[in-house]
Amino acid sequence: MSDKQHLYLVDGSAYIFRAYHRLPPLTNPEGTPVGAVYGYTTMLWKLAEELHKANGPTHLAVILDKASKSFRNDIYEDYKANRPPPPEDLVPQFPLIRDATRAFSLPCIEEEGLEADDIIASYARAATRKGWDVTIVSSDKDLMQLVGTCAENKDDPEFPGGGCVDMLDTMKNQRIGPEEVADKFGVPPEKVGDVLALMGDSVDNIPGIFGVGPKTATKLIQEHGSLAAALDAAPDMKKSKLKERLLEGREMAELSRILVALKEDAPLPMPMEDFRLNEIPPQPLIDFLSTHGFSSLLKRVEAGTGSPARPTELNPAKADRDKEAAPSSPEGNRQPLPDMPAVDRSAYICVQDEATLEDWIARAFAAREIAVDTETSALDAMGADLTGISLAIGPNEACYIPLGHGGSDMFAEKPAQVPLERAVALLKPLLESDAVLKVGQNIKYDINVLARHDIALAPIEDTMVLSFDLDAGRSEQGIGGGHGMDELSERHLGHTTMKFKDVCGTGKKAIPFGEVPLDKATEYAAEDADVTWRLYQHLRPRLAAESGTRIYERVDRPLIPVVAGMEREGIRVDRDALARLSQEFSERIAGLEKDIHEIAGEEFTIGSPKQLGAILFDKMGYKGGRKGKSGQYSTDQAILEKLAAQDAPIANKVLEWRQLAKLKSTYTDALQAAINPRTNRVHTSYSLVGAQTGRLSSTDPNLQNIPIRTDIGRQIRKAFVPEKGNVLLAADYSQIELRLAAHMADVPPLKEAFDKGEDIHARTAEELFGTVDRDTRARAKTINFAILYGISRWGLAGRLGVEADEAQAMIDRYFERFPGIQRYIVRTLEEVREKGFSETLFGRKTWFPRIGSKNQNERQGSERAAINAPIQGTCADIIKRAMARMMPALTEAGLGHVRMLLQVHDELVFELPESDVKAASTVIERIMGEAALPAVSLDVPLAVEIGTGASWDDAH
DNA sequence: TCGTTCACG
DNA sequence: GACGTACGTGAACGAG
Repeated sequence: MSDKQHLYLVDGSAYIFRAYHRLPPLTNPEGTPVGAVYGYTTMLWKLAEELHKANGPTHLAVILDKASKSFRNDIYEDYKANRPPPPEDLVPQFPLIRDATRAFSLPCIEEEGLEADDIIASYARAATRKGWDVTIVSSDKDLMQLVGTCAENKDDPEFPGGGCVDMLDTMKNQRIGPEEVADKFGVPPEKVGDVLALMGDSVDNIPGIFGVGPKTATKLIQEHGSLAAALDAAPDMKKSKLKERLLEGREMAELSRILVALKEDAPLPMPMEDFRLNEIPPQPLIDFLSTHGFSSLLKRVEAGTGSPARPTELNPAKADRDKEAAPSSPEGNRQPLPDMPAVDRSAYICVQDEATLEDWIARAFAAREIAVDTETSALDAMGADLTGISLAIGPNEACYIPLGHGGSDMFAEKPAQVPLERAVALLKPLLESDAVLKVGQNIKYDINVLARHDIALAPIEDTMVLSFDLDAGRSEQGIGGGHGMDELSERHLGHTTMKFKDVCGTGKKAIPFGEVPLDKATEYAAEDADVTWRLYQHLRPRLAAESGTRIYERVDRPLIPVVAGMEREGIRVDRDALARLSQEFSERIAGLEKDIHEIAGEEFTIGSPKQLGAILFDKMGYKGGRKGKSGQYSTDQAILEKLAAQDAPIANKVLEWRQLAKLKSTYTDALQAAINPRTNRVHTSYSLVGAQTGRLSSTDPNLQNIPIRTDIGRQIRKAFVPEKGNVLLAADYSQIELRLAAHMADVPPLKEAFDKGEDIHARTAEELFGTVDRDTRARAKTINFAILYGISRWGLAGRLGVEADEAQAMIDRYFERFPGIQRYIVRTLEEVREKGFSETLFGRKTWFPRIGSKNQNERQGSERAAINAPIQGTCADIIKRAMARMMPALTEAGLGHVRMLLQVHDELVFELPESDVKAASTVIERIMGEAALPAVSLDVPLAVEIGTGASWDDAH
């Protein structure tokens, strides 16, 4: 063996992320998640075993990221700003990485202000300069810049041979040398930095050049030789998108080049000679492995099969820094509102006695406008218990009233609190007083919590709904659709709120809010009320200024208590019927599975599109082609149906298997689990801000997608039943979106057909094709829907199974027969481009910030959505208006006991005594049919179809 | 977490 | 120059 030294540099931080996603979520005997640590440990093990082997390590060190900020943030403050926080069950594993490294008696290097990549680069350079070889254990593309022979040393007699750098991906067990890098990037390693600078990196938030991806970046560097040359050549390129982008993005690319460059001259925290890898002392390793229950590795140590050992001293000073606090999130630096002091959590009061509570109630009455927030033991308003209430009456004037704190530890003393009953009795007049406005963030939740204590919270305002009515579509999608309090606070107040998880923890270690110490609970809860109060002051004036008053006051705000009531009602489901279905589906699934495996000739996971694709197209040789950027075969319904038509018996079996598996997991199993034990009914939760168009959405469980289109699926609908003596009544708007399109786009022939109660698709077929038969009617129906969704010739062609030319001809014909439709589309798009938003007949706005995007896909997607939004949104407005008026109208007719249970976009479901069906139907039909009036007078009638029965299915 | 698939309007 | 192509949702699952 030669004397050549070989330094292994392990990129520990990057490794653990990959290990986390690759390995199952193991926990150690104490319940701490250790899956990623296990992966890391086995990797070190493997590397240690390589000692003494040819090309194995003589020296080894683990390099870790110290903190999230580095010198790159000084150059570009948004560097890594897009990084999502690490998963919660990974966080506790970070310190364990150091424990594991120490258990192997290996050095662990980390340095403030430097990323692991920079430390690795600096060691690699220093080592190659001495003629050592270096292997970087990582698969990070940034590090690929370092791969290769260190040319500068090659001819230097002092360092015979020069040092080589390669990389090792231990997960794929793959060496990455210059050729592999060239394969991946199309350029040699020393030019990888130029390519990276052009393409950017969304995860690290390296800007790169917009619209330039890996392919284009590679091509540019190949052609011009370097980033600088490519940028210099831009002015002489022929006119193209790319040229514009290069000219526009020059600065960003140059900045990116600096960001992706690795720092190769950082001071080395420890001489690399100290990284010498020796036999590993067994005891620390044994201790570590047994603590975490890694028994198979433990056995191998004890059997003496693994013991390289001790390098130099560890770095004991670093151990103390393990528990470094997470870096605080970047403070939003927007101005606070004028005349409002900054949020000061120390000003909040914890109310623990009656006298103080009475004082706050008196002040709240005087304030006339207060924010209210309830804290509960869990997230589900129907199942959770009240833990406390906070009130805010002005900026920093907020209190928290604990009502259910302590109690889980029976030996600990409960904190002093006003007894729940007493507090509720004192607060009720305030919370129900017409003279005091109660503002909440998602106040529907608080309404439902308080309703269980016989408090009818009113009158109300909701900052979440306000934000939605002003800004729907403006922000990125996310939890709360961009209307969550933390986001709103950041955006409008420039204030970073305390996060629930910082107070209660997350995952297994999470504690209920009632176990949070009162000082901390007060800071958190009172801040929520304070921030809500401030947001209201900020958002409410915008309503009038931005013409949002109409939709908020006339449609959305009145709906809040109505939807809250529907959620509290819930709907009964027949548990036994669902259990029988689950059983039946299980058996049929098992049978199909057997058949499918038999036909395939092997066992595989049918639910894995990847495996299924491999079986169908690789093994069995059916034609079907690749699809999607993942390079995976598509196996969706349309493809399988094509295969079935090609006489592939396996396809039908898979289709049936899919259907049954879906129905079982999503419906028959899940719905049984969703039955509330207190009420014995299923209570969905509606989101008022869930869909950008103004529709509601339904979650936990979603009751807006219960099957209806197939017989087997309808079995599930049969399990939705009334209480004994009652029936379910379903009232549907018939063809409401087409009716609205006919009105809004002014299409006389369609309006006339609706007026006369004709079959609208038949009428369309008549207009388009001159004849009506099954085929032309079906085509006309498809086209009608295509219009509502923003048509494209390719989309229509795909649906109709014709060529794009033919589809285009039909579209042309449609526009010719119904010129109003084309005018509507043009007008709508012009308006959206000009103003940035679309509007419904009732003034609901939906913003389309990407309508002017340079990205064709993005832009056209926005255009289609913008064509659809006014129609879908107007439909949502209309049924919302009907819902808000429904119970008062029924009550006036002496039918106050009729219960409105569900909304499914164009349908309302009620439960009522059979004897009231006739009277109630009259009221329901009238309220729904007249819902647009008096604000809007439609040119088409709104037809309502009503059915009743002993189940939701029977009601259709 | 992401992509795929599929349930609904 | 290729790609993916109808609008709006939510849930489950496999894979990395």
